[in-house]
Amino acid sequence: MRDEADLFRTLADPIRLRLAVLLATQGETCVCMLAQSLDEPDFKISRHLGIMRAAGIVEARREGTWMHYRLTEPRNMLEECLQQCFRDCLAGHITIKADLKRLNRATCRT
Amino acid sequence: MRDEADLFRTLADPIRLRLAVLLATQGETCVCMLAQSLDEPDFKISRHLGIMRAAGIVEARREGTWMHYRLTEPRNMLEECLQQCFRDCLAGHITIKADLKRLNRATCRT
DNA sequence: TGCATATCTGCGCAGATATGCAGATAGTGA
DNA sequence: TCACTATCTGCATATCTGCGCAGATATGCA
Repeated sequence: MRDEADLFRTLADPIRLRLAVLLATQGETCVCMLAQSLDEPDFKISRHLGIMRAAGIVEARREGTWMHYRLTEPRNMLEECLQQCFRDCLAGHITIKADLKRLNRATCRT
Repeated sequence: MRDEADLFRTLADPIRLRLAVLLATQGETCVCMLAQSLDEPDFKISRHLGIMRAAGIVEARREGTWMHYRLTEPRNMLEECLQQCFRDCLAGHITIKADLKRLNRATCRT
């Protein structure tokens, strides 16, 4: 039950929860877009993504200097249930709506 | 999103998660039965139940010297989804099975 | 009133966690 | 090689968390 509690702990932070919901609804996204979306400094986003990655709920793909993050495939029923939760219960949250609005305006300076 | 993260934080502890799943599957149960079920000292169980109560996910009913705890009615889709998660994804967990076995043997010294 | 039982709480400690800053690292292109 | 950008990390600090212990509180009963 330690693992299951750790999974909840990984989601027990507003930044990480917002990141999880954004990735669940938008799919793969790069760090600088996520940072603009949440209106937080990118080192902060990067660190939280690192925590989520260590917990195995996101994975990363490098493309040049950019790192693209996405949710991993659920490894069990609990993870599957929680990902569905992100989409069904949290995607409509006012904070997420604002995040998505900023995300749509965001640009990767290429 | 702070509230939602706090809800996850309340569940981010093995003791509290086990209590939540037990209450979801067994319904209202008193502190001393829960303490025997989890094989933990009752002041510890009591404190964790207090945290869950403050978070609004359980409520209590006094009957003599006994306090009976139960899950509250879900207040939103997220809580409803998580309670379903307890029943569908976590009730069969090996730790919970052992907890239930102890619970069935447990007795309130009346 | 006095005692027993069930439950809760204040306290201090040890360890975990989030944050900002500054600097490190990795990849791109001239 | 050098400058530039995106991303990550080490460090110091402040805050939070869970724990056990001892003692408090609440209720029932003689």
